[in-house]
Amino acid sequence: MKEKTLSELVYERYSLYYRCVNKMYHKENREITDSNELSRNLKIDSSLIRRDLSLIGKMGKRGMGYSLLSLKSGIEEILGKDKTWNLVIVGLGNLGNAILRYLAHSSSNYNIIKVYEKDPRKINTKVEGHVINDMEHFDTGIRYDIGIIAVPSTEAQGVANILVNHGIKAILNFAPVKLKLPESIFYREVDIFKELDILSGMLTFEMNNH
Amino acid sequence: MKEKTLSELVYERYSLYYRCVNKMYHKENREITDSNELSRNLKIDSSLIRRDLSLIGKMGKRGMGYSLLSLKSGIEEILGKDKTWNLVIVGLGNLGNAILRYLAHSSSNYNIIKVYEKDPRKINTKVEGHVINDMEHFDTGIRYDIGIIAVPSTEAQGVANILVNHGIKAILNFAPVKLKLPESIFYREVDIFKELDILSGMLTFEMNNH
DNA sequence: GAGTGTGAAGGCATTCACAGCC
DNA sequence: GGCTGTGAATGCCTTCACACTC
Repeated sequence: MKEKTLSELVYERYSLYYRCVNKMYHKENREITDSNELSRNLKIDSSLIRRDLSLIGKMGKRGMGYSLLSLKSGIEEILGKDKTWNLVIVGLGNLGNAILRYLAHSSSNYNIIKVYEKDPRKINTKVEGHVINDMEHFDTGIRYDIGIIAVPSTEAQGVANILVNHGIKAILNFAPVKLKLPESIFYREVDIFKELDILSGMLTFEMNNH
Repeated sequence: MKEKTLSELVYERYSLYYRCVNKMYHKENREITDSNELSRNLKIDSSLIRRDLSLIGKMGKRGMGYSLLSLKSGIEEILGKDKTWNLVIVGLGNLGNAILRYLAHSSSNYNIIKVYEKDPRKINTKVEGHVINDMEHFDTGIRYDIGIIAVPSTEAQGVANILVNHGIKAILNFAPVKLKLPESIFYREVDIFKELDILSGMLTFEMNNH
């Protein structure tokens, strides 16, 4: 039963395929697509799309294309979209607040279970129907799947340690620091200043070379 | 004068090096580091670090390591941190608000020049000292370097078109859609649901394989 | 001796190109 | 005829390993 593990790049594309397929199926009420149409929409080479989709199983029909319905359920299965995932958000500054509101307003298979904060002025208030809990009293009785870290950089590692000690399996980190985590934790980070630096680096290069 | 263009991955690492070097130099008042120390801090292979840094020029001294000061100024130059970049933020929902506040509170070489929104209730109010302008009256007289798109998916392409028509050079997109842009525009995207999908995909795989 | 700089090797992701099937 | 599925080829990024310098 040991399948070969897929790279993060592949999962990233599945997420894009899923959105696109859903739109075609639900919003446009269509039945069929093909790798070229997906390629045009997502700007991903069509043979890469075929390769990705073939990893799920023989999804397509030669000469015909792909059934949107079976694509949808195939990708749902591989991304775990047929399950509900428990989220915990730590940190309710600007970014944490935005993330909480953004997630709360979107329907998805991600469920915000608990929200934690350190600032006593915020504790026990409510945001979008979620009580803000005291980080000092971390609730151990709950299975959290994914922890979202939105605290200042200086506190991010401490929060990560607490999450790891309470059995978190994956972390999405918005603080601009590299966290030290056990190998077994799945990890992604979102870093706005890093993104701006990449863009300004490329702009700088272009300016220097006309 | 045509140098070889660097990949986004390299710029991404420069951004990380820069942060790390700055911390050592300013917070820890140190003079010297080496590729092994950087490697331990950033979990990047030391030979990759040496390769990256050698692209800037002969930065290190064999047997000695790197001068933090010259690293700092070398990376500043390549990332354009010796310049100020003009930002325009479009969309002041939850995410746009958070981004604006986050950037406004951090000192950096990124300058928020204008903020735009469509909602008449928000126009002409102020957030963090920035007047919110009407998207219908886009100010043409300003040179914007980087446009930040934080509007709902359905409007993102329209906003992108306006930015492109007004000569934007780079776009950082927070809306979960693939934008169609001219090749010449530098582009990065931040997509929270995509990140969650990647994590839940990996968690799903692990669950299925113990 | 210690740590950089870099050709060469290795590994991984993407694209090519076409046989195979509807 | 049209589009999938996939070996083979390509290209890019990272790591190895060591000559070179301080």
